[in-house]
Formats: sequence, C-alpha cells, structure tokens
Amino acid sequence: MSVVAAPARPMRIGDLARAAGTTTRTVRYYEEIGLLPRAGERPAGQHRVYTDADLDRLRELIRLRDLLGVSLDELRELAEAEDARAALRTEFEASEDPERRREILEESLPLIDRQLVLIRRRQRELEKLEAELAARRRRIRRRLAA
Amino acid sequence: MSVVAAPARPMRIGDLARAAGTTTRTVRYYEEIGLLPRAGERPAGQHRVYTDADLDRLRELIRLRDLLGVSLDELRELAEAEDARAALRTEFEASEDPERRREILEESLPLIDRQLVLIRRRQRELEKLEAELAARRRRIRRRLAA
DNA sequence: ACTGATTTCAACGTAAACGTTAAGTTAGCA
DNA sequence: TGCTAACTTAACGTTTACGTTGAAATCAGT
Repeated sequence: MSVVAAPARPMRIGDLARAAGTTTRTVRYYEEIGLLPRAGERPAGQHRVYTDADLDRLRELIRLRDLLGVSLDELRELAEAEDARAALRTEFEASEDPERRREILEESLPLIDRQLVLIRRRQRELEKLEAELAARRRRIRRRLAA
Repeated sequence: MSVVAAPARPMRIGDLARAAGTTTRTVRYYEEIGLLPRAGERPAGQHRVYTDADLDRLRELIRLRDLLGVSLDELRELAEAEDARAALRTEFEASEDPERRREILEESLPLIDRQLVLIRRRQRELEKLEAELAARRRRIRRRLAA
C-alpha cells in the first residue's frame, strides 16, 4: 500500500473558497494584498492550485479576522509571522543539524506569542464586560426575589 | 449643602466625543442612523446637549462594537434592547405599583441575556483558539527540551 | 478534438463607516 | 456688544473589503 495519498484532484480556487466558507473573490483579493501567497509560480493565465496547508492557513486567517476584529493590514502583519512560522517549519524538517533545528524552534515561539497576546487582551475585555452584565442581571434577580 | 450637583457646563458634542474617545462626526452619524437618540428635541440649529447617561450609553455602544464586531445595524438592534431597558428603568422608578415593578424587572432580563449570549459565544471561540495556540507552543517547548 | 464548467485578468461598482470641507449660526465670555 | 471657539446642516470624499461583470483562456471528461 502506498504511503503518499493520491493527489486526487488538485484543489482549485473554487474548492478552496467553498471549503473555507468564503468566495473566490476574497481569495484572489487576499492574494492581491499579500495575505495569501501567489499560489505557486504559475505561467500567467494558468489556474491557481492549492494544498491542504493553504486551506488551513486561509481558515486561520478568517478566524483571526473574525475573532480579533483586525484590519486586513494588521492581519497581514500577524500573517507574516505565520508565514515565517511555516517557512521555519519547512526548513526545520529539511534540516539535519540539531543546532539549526533548535534555532528554528526558538524563533518560532515569539510569533505564536504575538497572537496569544492579542487573543488574551480580547479575552480580558470580554470577561470584564461579561462580569458587568452578569452583575446587572443578578441585581435584577435579587429585586425580583423581594 | 445642596443635594443636586451643579449643572456645571452643559456637555456638548465635542465634550461627549472626547470623553468617549471618538469624533463628533461619529456621534452625529450614530444619531443619524438611530443609534443615539435625537439628543433632546431642539429648535433646529441649536447645539446638542448631552447628559452623563448619554456618555455612558455611547461608551457602551463603542465597547460592544469593538468587542463583538457587529455591524452598526446589528448594534442598533442590541441598542434597542438597551433603550427598552433604560425606559423600563425610568418607568420602574416612577412606578408605585409593586406588581408593575415586578413586570418591568422581568421584561428587562431577556434584554441583558441577549447580550450575554453574544459575549459568551465569542468567549468560547476565543478560548478554543487560545487553546490551540497554547498547545502549539507547548509542543515547541517540549521539542526544545530534547 | 469538442464541450461545458471553471478560472483568468481587468475593470468598474457597492455598502459601511466615517472624514473633510464649506458657509453660516450659536454660546460663553470680556 | 463684540470676539472667538465650537457648533449647525449639507454635501461630497475616502477607505476597506469585497461584489459583479465580461471577454478570453483553461481544464477535465468524452
């Protein structure tokens, strides 16, 4: 039995968009502004092809966009971190030198941390808001008990 | 000593905007689309005047806007609930009838709950995202230890 | 090689959420 | 009463994030 999965049918822009719950326009737009890579150097005019990794990445971007409410510009800054991480990962797997592998791992940490910082700030703000609303709710219930 | 605070100087649109960390344009715009009330019936041409309650409300709107990432249209729906709540509160304080007071309190609960639902959904999504990133982080650290 | 669905590039269009400008008015103060 | 900052309405402009359209090219299946 073969180890590599059958390439099945190459994922094209429509497939990618559907799978990510968005539109082809958005995918092209994201590529245009540098949020998504150029989808493989392709002789102009040829269809874009995507991998599952591309799909994961797009989903991740959409998630960050929706949850963090950042502009696509800010998102790109975060994404550059993601790109770097992906590049590091590739290099990591190619590398044999344990010292280099260590370096790569160390570099990838701050990239993750950067996202975590944003996420946690948002969480704190939401918690504060939730606490306030919950308190209001409790006050009302107490009065109702009287 | 007097019980009522000195009216000081009536808060105008510029003061309100500054205090809320936004611009006068935004305040007028929010009034235009019905997010903020008409700021007291005023003989056309006269300056808008605001109360501290108005300021609280504006801040709350901005907070919901930023944290929940809802459109101003959706925000207005939420705000209508807020309006209703404020109206209920006023009526509540005016009312003597305990039965009516009870009704008012009961009506105001679902309005708060509606906001809480949105907030908690967001919290869950953020938690999931955070957990994933944290897991990635841990994996890397584990590899670094080796 | 043909065909139909999909994609390509390019360009113009649109909705939301304000920014900016202009010409005139009002409010608080000396 | 006169000054000046802040305000008024109205209109047009801008940015972001895509939507829509159209003519030509490509791709997968027969």
